Amino acid sequence: MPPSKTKGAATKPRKKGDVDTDEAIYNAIRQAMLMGKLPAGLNLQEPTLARALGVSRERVRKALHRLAHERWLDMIPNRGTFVPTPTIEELHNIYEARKILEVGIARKLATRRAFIDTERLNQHVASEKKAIKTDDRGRLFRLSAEFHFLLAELSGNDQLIDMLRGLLTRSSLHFSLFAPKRLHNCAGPHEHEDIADAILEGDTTRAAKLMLDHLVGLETMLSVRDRVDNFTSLEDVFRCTAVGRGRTSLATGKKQGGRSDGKKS
Amino acid sequence: MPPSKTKGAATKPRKKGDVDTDEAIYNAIRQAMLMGKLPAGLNLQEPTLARALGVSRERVRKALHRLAHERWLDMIPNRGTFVPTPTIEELHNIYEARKILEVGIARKLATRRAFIDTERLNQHVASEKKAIKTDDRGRLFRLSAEFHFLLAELSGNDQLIDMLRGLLTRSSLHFSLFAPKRLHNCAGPHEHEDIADAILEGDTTRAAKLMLDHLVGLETMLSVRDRVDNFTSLEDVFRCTAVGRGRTSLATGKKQGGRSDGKKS
DNA sequence: CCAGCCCAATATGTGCACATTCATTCGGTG
DNA sequence: CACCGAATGAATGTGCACATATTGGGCTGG
Repeated sequence: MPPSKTKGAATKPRKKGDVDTDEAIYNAIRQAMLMGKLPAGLNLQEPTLARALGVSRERVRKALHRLAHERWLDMIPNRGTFVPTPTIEELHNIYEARKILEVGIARKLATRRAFIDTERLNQHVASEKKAIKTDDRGRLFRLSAEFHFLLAELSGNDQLIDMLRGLLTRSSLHFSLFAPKRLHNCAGPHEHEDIADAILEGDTTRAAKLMLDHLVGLETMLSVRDRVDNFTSLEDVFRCTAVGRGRTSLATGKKQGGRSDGKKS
Repeated sequence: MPPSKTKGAATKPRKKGDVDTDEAIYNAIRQAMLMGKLPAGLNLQEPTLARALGVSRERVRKALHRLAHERWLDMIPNRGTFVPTPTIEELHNIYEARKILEVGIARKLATRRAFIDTERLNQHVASEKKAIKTDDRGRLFRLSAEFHFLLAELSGNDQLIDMLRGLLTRSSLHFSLFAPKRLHNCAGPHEHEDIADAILEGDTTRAAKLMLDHLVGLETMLSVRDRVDNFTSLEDVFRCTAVGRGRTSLATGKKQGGRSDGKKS
């Protein structure tokens, strides 16, 4: 028999329930993209990623396929998996879809305001106001993104939630790519509060208009692009987000650091 | 060496480009669901499906994972993959999302009617009218479904196209499950034509209203449910849709025919 | 007779090794 | 000197075999 036996030897901290490992790999790559760590056009090679993350190639392969299916990556058969290049046109498409979807959600919530979780909405708005007052940029950034998702959740419609989630994550990618530095306070300070008020008052028309204006403002802000890529190597990117065993890598100095095969546009 | 060599022996009609095989498996299962062949709650076991389709288990596995990710199937880790049970609530959620999305698309098209492919829209409407006149039910059914997708395509927005595609396929599942027999002529005869006319005339308000009424009519029609399942076995379902080699199966009389492991609700 | 436990059979999950395909490079020729 | 073709290398795709978890049935004790 070959030198297999696999776990009989050692290194098996958890013996069951490895489903979270797949999620960890998936999230690691996704977070790296949201952070802007991966330059556009980079070829994500399975063996390299596997070494960087300290997991087997099949796990990486599965995560890559999943990400490609969700349009996060461009996968070409027998060629490789590439980080897509977000275009201004895609940004406008995303925001056009967001306008349709979120204005519709706002209208629905305002119409059926008696059935929504008012407390949760008020609580979120209060959190945002507090974050604005204390000037907590990081928290406000996260809360601002969650506000839009919260409205979808309040609708109670799984279809709407799923669609808007995809749109918002893609939108976040554009956010991190195009306007990473000079985000003043993520659009107007109290636009979210005004939208929430209109919804709670049942003012359908005003809620729709406020939401539309809010999205137009975001779209305009993101139309100016300034991009910086501080990419070095996949090992560096996933150094802190190691998924595999304790040891981060078995051959860090494998000469792969400086040069990375990506088609710089 | 083992009896491998795989293709050296024989049975390898195509030596390259097996990417279509995955699509074939994926479509086979999806079509079986759309046809209403698979009863709700059925456990789709990988080895059984692999034998029924005449392909390897890994291919089936990949297709199953993809379908599960698209919400077509419910996959429970270490348990199996199950055919979901469509609920009336899900139907209402789907149509609520369709109302928001498709009304928005109709408004957009009517607003920017100068930039859309007018010829293509007119051609489709003409095809539908012809199908109605000749009473070609099958063709009309397909054209009716394609009409809604065509409007998304005319918008030229990939985001909208993707979202609506998911919604329409799910909607088709409800269609085949709930109202398979007595579909008169797929809602009003010329509702699609009226919508197209309103769009081409640039009458935004009227296009939106007609689309909304159309969807409400569909939703109402699908709310009455009558379901029949003529399910026998996976081998029978995928007998004609064989994907693998020429021989449909290597052990058809494997006693597995009559009994099928599915939890009849 | 029923309930709880143990065991075997089966299905799923995963690592591994091989086949295949694509890109790059080197050598030859016009 | 430039261009074309074949060989080589690596990366992707896939089948296979093993490890693991769950389910069902049978057995034994109360």
